[in-house]
Amino acid sequence: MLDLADDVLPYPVPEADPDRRGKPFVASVGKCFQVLKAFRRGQTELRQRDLGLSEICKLSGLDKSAAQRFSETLVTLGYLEKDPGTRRYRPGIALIDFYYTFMVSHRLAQIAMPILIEASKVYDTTVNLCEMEGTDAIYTVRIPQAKASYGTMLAGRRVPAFCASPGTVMLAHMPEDEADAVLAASDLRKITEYTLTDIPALKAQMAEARRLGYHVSDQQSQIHNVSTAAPVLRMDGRAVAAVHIPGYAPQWNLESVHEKLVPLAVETARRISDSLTEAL
Amino acid sequence: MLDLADDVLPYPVPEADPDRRGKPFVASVGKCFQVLKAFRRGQTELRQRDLGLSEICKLSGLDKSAAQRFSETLVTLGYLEKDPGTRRYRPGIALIDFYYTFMVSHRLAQIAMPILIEASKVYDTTVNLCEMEGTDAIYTVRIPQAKASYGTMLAGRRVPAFCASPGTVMLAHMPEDEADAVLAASDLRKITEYTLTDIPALKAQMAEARRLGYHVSDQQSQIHNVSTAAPVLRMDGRAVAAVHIPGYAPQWNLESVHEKLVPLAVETARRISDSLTEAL
DNA sequence: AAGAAAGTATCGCATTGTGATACATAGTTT
DNA sequence: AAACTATGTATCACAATGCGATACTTTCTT
Repeated sequence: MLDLADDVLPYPVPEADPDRRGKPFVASVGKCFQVLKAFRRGQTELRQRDLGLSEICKLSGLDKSAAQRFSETLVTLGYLEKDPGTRRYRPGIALIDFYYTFMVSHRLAQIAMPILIEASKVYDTTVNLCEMEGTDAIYTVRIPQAKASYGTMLAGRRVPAFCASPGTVMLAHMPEDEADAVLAASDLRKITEYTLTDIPALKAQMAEARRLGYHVSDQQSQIHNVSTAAPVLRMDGRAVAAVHIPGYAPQWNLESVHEKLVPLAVETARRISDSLTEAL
Repeated sequence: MLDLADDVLPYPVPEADPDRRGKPFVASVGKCFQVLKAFRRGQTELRQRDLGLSEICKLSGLDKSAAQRFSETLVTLGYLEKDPGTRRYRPGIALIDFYYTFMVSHRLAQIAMPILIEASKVYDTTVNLCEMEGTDAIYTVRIPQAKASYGTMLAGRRVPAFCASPGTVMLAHMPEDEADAVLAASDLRKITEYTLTDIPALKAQMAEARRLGYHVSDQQSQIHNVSTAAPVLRMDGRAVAAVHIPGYAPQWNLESVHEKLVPLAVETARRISDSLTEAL
């Protein structure tokens, strides 16, 4: 079994961030979200949906009493379910509510959605919209295709910005100091053998992406996967998102991606950028 | 301005549910979710994304101090954002994480997704998967089409089970006492002029749905909208979900829906049911 | 400029969450 | 089947922590 007890990130306390020093903070709330986050870690690190109490302890960094209290609280509220037989907890369907709450008021997604759907039909490919959060690119809108894998269809997936094309392209169209800060805060670890991990090389890549207005990543975050991204720009030139079109082998290769998917991604991103400024 | 102060539902406390009486419960956690829920109410009732502190008070039922404490806590944790100019709060992108956490481990969605995508291509229609939660049907998977409205594309939307075809068909394939309990707990209010609201009529409709294996609702939850639903069944015959295909006017009418969308919905639901039992 | 409304900060009190401990149950090994 | 271990549940005295009335500040309205 993996050793999980160690590197549990505590929840962000106001003291950590100079901007938020002195702001009121309810520790219990932070802890309850540690429990919810434990389930995400559970998926990726233990490959299991249902977690027992002691697993929640390890993954959340809470002691047994606290884990119990918060888990039961979340069950009462409907955000966790508890299997009466196994006494294990799992994510509850009510968690979807928050997705809706966020998305229904998200103008960018609203504008982008029909444009992305149309784009997906051109070559019958998956088309995604990504946005930055911290050091990650988060997929917020995904138009799936039947042959793709399930994980590829889900919104909410996070990928480190430095090693995937949507991240590169967003970092490239961002004030340089901010981009540097993201790189500095990133955990620069090789995901595949082709992942770039040194800052100068990454910055060169970003400069290239800025010059071209798109970026094609060749197996940097997923092996045998060539993916394209183009930035969605605000009027001031800052990227607010990226259109991402993955080209899976063997159907797509570097050449065919450049010929077909790159123009599609660039054009789609441009259309979204235009609608965005019009909608202002 | 609307009067919101009154009917704020308090969070579910353990005392309310006999099953959960005596379970540990952290009130602060309940309150923080009241704040998040306030934003969903804000969308529907005030039609605005950003909420000021006093609006959060009214919508959440918390006093000013509490609203401030929890709102600021949620900002620190990243689940709310605060506009420095307007001092108003809005849902934060990190809320998407919980959607991912739930969906990535949701076997039903994983199985259903490719089947739903294929179905959506037959007549180029939206195809949805619904599941029950309390008295609502929640859309968990939606395959969107470009011409549909944005709200129609988002997972997480809730519709009262009694007045929409996915709900009818799920209630119909459920132990009768459970279905009765749902109806009893439902707020039987007319959504459109065609909404059925008396229990005997609803139960007759459910019996009919059980007999046919599908249900077509004619303008009961949305005017000029004829929608079809068919149940996804577990081996024991209980509905775990419903496939829902809306047919929007003027493209679709009662006749064409019966001729084309009904067989598609039934077949799609059957395929999912089959895959579900195989995957066991 | 005055007034109202919304947002922010303060602080003493006691409610509420805390976590060590003990108990119960499930799963495993001898 | 008994003994053991791991895991989950219940208890409870303490005080830390969240509470919310109040006062202050800022912004918007009249």
